Amino acid sequence: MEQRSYQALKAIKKEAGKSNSVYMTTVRFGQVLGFSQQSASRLLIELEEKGYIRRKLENRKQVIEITDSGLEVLYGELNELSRILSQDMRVVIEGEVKSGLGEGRYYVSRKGYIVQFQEKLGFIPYLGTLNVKVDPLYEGNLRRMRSSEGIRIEGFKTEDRTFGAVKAFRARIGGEDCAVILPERSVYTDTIEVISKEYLRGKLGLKDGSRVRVTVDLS
Amino acid sequence: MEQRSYQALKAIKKEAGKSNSVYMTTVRFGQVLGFSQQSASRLLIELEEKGYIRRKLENRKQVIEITDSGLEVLYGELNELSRILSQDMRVVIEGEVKSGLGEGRYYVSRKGYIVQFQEKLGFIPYLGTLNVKVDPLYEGNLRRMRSSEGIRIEGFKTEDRTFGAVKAFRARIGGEDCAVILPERSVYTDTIEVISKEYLRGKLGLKDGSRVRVTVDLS
DNA sequence: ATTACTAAGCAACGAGTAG
DNA sequence: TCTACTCGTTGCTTAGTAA
Repeated sequence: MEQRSYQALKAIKKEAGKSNSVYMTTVRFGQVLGFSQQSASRLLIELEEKGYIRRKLENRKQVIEITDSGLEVLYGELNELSRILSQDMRVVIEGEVKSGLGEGRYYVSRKGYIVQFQEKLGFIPYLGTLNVKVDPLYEGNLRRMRSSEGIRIEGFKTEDRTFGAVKAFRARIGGEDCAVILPERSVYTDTIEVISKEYLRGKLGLKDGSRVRVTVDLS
Repeated sequence: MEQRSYQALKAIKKEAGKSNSVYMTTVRFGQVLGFSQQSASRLLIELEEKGYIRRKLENRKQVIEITDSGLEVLYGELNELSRILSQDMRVVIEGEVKSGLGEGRYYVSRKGYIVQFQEKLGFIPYLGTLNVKVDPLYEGNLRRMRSSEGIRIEGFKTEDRTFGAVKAFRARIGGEDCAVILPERSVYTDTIEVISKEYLRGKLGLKDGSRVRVTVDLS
């Protein structure tokens, strides 16, 4: 990540707190970063062009909002620094089991994915996914996941269509080994898909609305 | 923390891994940072002047070693970023109980400290400290503590001498509330001092060599 | 080979100011 | 007030080169 953006985003997030958006003048932004108003203004324009922030200019005042992709920069840095400093790279995510529309089953049944699951994760998954709607409290940890590389599962083509690359993370749920699957290119939903050798709903006695805790390994 | 040093130290630590020192030419250092050999050289000189690294120039080659104060920059950034991103600011430290030389008892008995413990931590400590020699595995977490602000306990003067400022962290040990005390200015020993309302050795049945786990709150 | 000095080029910064 | 443009200046970066 290039450095200027990281510093600027960090300062904005610091001011914004949990909400991800904050009213801030260019003068104040400059003060926070130790820059002049002019440089602060230029920097904000750059951040906006890069898609890291959005601004609403309301009667000449501005509300700065960090975008998902801006947050990805911050969580990415956190991941990198944590790894360099040998911190624990496990992250807990809690949420509620919910029903998907069967696409999960469709995707994990594709042979192109299955062979890679076997090869890279060491198991052939039960042909279906457990959908977990992540509790808002764990949003940050979900973002850490999305900002991580994970284990790359290559995309492939069939006669009909192409299947995109996804990334997998080794994880544990209710004492069972599993993996969490995300699209390679970040999609900012609050739902994750868990695969496992076992039929998790059966094995763990889960039904829609059950609360689960998934411990994900980012390393 | 100023930015150039942070980036550079991060790159060095990444190369060095757990050992904190690495053989690296200025050309390679430049490549890693996306700079020329010349800039890399200048940067290393700056880092050395600031005391963040040490270099041994052996027959024109150099081994770069990150100093404690260099690591403090990195762990400080980790703390700051973690706080901004609302990460869990608790850190676990394990180690062995060992005997001090009684200085702990002497210090915590000073009235100037005691009134502040009561005021800022909410308890008057048992007049002695539990010394814990931190397991090397938890060195990183100890560094995170030292790089944190903590709860400031002001220094003071008596007729005889001056007592320096220290910082305290709320913590838990064996189900008991406690606090970990560090000198305000970092001293890089592997031993921490735990204070508590209770006589911990008695209450938890500890003796020299007992393994303990302390959960420290950095926030 | 290596590090690091010097000089020149260039990007980033802030003062002034318009809208 | 506010943001953001222009432009002169500062200071960082690199090429060249010494040791």
